[in-house]
Amino acid sequence: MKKKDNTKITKILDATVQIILHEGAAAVSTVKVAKIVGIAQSNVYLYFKNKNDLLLSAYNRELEQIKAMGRLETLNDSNIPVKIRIDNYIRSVFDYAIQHPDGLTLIEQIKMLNISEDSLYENNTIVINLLNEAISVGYLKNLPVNLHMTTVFNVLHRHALNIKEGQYDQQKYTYDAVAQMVLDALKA
Amino acid sequence: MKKKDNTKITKILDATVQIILHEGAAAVSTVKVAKIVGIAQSNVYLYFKNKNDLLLSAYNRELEQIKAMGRLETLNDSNIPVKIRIDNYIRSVFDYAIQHPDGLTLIEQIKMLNISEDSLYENNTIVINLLNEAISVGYLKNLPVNLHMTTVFNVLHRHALNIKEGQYDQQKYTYDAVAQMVLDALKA
Amino acid sequence: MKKKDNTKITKILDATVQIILHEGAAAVSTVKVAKIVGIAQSNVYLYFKNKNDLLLSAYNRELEQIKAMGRLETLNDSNIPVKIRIDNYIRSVFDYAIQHPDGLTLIEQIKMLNISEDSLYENNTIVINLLNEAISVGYLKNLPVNLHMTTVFNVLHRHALNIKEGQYDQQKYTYDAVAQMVLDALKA
Amino acid sequence: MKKKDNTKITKILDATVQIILHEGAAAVSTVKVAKIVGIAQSNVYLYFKNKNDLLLSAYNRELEQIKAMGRLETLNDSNIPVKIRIDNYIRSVFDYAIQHPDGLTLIEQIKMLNISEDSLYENNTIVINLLNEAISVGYLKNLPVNLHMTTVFNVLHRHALNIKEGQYDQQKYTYDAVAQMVLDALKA
DNA sequence: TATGAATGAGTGTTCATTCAT
DNA sequence: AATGAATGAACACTCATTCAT
Repeated sequence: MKKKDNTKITKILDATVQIILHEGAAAVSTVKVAKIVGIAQSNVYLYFKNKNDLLLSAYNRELEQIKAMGRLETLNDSNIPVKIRIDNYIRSVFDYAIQHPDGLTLIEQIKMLNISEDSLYENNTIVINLLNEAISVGYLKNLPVNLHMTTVFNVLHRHALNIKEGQYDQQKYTYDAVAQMVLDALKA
Repeated sequence: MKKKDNTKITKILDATVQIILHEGAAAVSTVKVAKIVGIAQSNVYLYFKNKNDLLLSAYNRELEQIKAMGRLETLNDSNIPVKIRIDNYIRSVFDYAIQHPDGLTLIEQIKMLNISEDSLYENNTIVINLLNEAISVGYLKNLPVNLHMTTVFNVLHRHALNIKEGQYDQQKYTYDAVAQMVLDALKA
Repeated sequence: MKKKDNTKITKILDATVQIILHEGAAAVSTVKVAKIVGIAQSNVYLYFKNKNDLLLSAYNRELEQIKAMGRLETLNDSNIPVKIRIDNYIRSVFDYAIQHPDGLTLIEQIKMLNISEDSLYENNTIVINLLNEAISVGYLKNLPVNLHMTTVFNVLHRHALNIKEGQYDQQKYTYDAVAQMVLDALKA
Repeated sequence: MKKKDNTKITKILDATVQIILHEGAAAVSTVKVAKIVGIAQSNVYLYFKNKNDLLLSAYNRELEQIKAMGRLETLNDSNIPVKIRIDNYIRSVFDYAIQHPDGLTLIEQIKMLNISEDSLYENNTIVINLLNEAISVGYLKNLPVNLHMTTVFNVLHRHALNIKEGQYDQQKYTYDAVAQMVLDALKA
């Protein structure tokens, strides 16, 4: 699948992301992608075996970046108190959201496509483990973990988009204020 | 464009919704819709001026139903204490989510299409007024209201989907438990 | 499938046949067909649900014509002596081959496409019954009936093509001479 | 264009044949061939100047093998009685058909493509000479030789396919029985 | 000898939209 | 009000062929 020319792959994925962010994931077409990159349409198929592969690659690339940024190793490190690790988790999603609000939009958009691909729904085991642990020690509410995750993801994503869209300045609301909203939702 | 035959309109919108829920909003086509309803493709254009109109109508119909259910009049009724009205708001979204989880999915899907149509983003003034009032009296956190709304919408939607997907039984988590999560997020 | 406008259907099938005869069945494309007929390419799909359907329709139309010409009813009529019926069978294939040599070419070409469609291989029960009967009464060789059928089909088809290609005049070889070759092969 | 590496050429032709037999001659593509052989697509062009050349080579290779097996020298050897030589001809086609039923299918498939290449229709002079000689001495029917050839080819091919497809065991019909059918057709 | 990159043309198919009836 | 016919544009995908390395 993945051939040598990584710059070309990068350019194609960038173009794909650009379309998703501007027109929605449904609007992605190999024609448009190729036009943006400046290559022949058929060229896309040198690097991705089909459109699904293209979209999934964009999705996975983004996910890798998110994981890389949130230092996941620490999240399951039992030497660190659970409270701290929950803080770290929220903090890293917050940081990523602020720096790459589009990244989260991208994830949302591609998930919405109803692509039948397991990799899309691979659970993020590390985060799930952390949340379950925090629930079992009574730190977080005993509710399905995806409610917790949904809260974290959507509140922080929405906040980051507000800033990006110029609705208010980043300084207007401190990290603590926003994080507190999330924490209050999660804590028992 | 919209003529009289409301049953036909209803059938067409139902078919549209059905496709959105099963295949995603991007998969809607007049061909498919007409096939489901059992009419000629061109017939769709008797009732909707184009595909956008069709999607927006499905969107708006769903929104009307949501509004009808949450007795909105009471939400801005200053004779009722703010706390109670916030409770009512959460309760009515909860009830709607449980009874029509697909309704919220629909809203999400159509918004995701990036249709450039103001009506999609018309603010729900009544809810916004309520939230602002609650913030100003210090009952809710002083944060952008769309953070509050996002929390309510996504947590309750996710909970309703969990039940619909059979992840757990509706009885497993009480209304109070779930509503508390939302309230904790919102309250100052 | 089959809509009203039969003349259009006929024209499309004619164009399809024309391509098959001139360039081979593999060369059929909806673009070419549409161009010959003088319609938009997408128009083809108004009358045939896909390319397979188009090819099968051409095949079946030809088969119907063949069956119509060979008065099949008589072939299993036990009031008529087997010898006569075998003669009739050969005669009718001969006549058809001479009048429509392309018809048999068409059948051959489409069968060669490896289309996975049962209807292509539906056995011609009437002919098979006749041959089996003739074998059982000892008139024909006790060999697999498809050997008999292959002989009839190919010898007469080849003869008709020779004439069509101008290799010799139709008068040069009498019906009896050619039919005798076939009969000698079949007879016990 | 044809360079030295005969094993590579052999592998490419084998792959081509494999595709023809499984999917029909129309389905051959350099992409598929290269994938089967495990080489780069462009590599095919090192050994064959284009796709036509590839198909013709597969065709001619098969033809060579057929000729090699039927010891053709003897067929025009006037020291041997015509009857014997006709028997030998039929016998060798029979043997080849049984051992390589696919070989004959291959020939048929490629001819069906309507490739405009003289070599496809090069007459097999030796066989033609034999048949003409047999006709002139009154041993065979005075009919166009391609009727005789068609009979031999198609009857024996069909018989071999029947066996290959498991319709009956090779023992069920003796060589004599089948050869007799052919001979009866040919003999005056 | 071998390959990866590249591309333009082509394929089947679907679709939104229009129009005459 | 309803429909069938029509079409041009789009789309995902495949292919034969070329070329620089």
